[in-house]
Amino acid sequence: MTGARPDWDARLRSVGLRSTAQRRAVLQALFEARHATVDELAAEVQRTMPDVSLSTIYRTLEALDEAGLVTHAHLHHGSPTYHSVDEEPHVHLVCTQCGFIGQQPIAVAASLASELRASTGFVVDVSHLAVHGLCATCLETDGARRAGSTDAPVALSQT
Amino acid sequence: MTGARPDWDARLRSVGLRSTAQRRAVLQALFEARHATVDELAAEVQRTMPDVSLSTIYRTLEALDEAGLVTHAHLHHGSPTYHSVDEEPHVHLVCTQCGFIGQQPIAVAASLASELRASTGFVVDVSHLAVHGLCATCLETDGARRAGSTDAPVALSQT
DNA sequence: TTTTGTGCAAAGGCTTTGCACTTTC
DNA sequence: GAAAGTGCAAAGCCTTTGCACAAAA
Repeated sequence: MTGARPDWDARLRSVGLRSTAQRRAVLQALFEARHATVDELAAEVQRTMPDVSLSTIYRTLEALDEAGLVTHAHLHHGSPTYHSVDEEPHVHLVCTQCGFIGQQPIAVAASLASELRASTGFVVDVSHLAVHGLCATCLETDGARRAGSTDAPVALSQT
Repeated sequence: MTGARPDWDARLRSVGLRSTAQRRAVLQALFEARHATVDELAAEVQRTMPDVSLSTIYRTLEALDEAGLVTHAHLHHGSPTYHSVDEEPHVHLVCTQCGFIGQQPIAVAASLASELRASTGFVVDVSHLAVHGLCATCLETDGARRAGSTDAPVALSQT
């Protein structure tokens, strides 16, 4: 679980932030979790540093985000989900039924991006992209429950 | 501004909801606004019906959403943006810099949807899709400020 | 008349903020 | 030693909930 660990210390300094134990812990926790919400990160960090306050987590993530050391996307209703920039940039898949979160290389959004770029001049921030829908598992369940039709469910569902 | 007005009364009944002045007002306001957040809708509705409470707006939107008379997408941090289902289903473009919200026919996401479907079995809810990035205007401003390079900015920005 | 919806006000949950103290540089 | 960061607790926001009253069917 504790694989290769980037040099957070250097990273922090390189963007002009001070290297503190709390910040390194947040970066490391996020690195391991790949993506996590504020409370998930708080729980993880506090496992080893119980005294880190929630407000520090919030302020840290804000600072790291602004500095470009982490990113976030809005996968759920209330709170943003952060992820390490060390990961391959990716698109998020969010199952609206079971909450499953998947990832896909940004290549899947390449045509979307280029099309939008061409037609409207809009430049997509692909790594921020959250795609909602139904995962294969939920789809299967639904399909089985809903009809006798062999397998393929209807595409482009609408919530 | 008050163009053709769908028969909200009938719509509400058809989904088993009672037709109240408040609900019709919310539907009408959303129909005119095309998309709006809770507070925007509240403001609009209260312009003509000052006594409608915020909690009614919340409960109404929840009921309408569940009934399929409105939809929502998460375009901003905190709150969902609702939109009328009378509109053509569309993808939302959200400029992370100026807040501009644009729309595009869901066709632009067709290849994304089919690709995801094929590779992972995930079925995208296209009308729920929020694409973040930079609009042409902000891009131009940035580009001009940032460099002397002729025009085209780099694609796939990362916040 | 019964059932559903609304208003008001209070309760809740998550996030932000102020301030004194601690740590980094 | 100065500047930046942290902890704690209080303040703020937005959203939900309980309950009595009003409106719809």
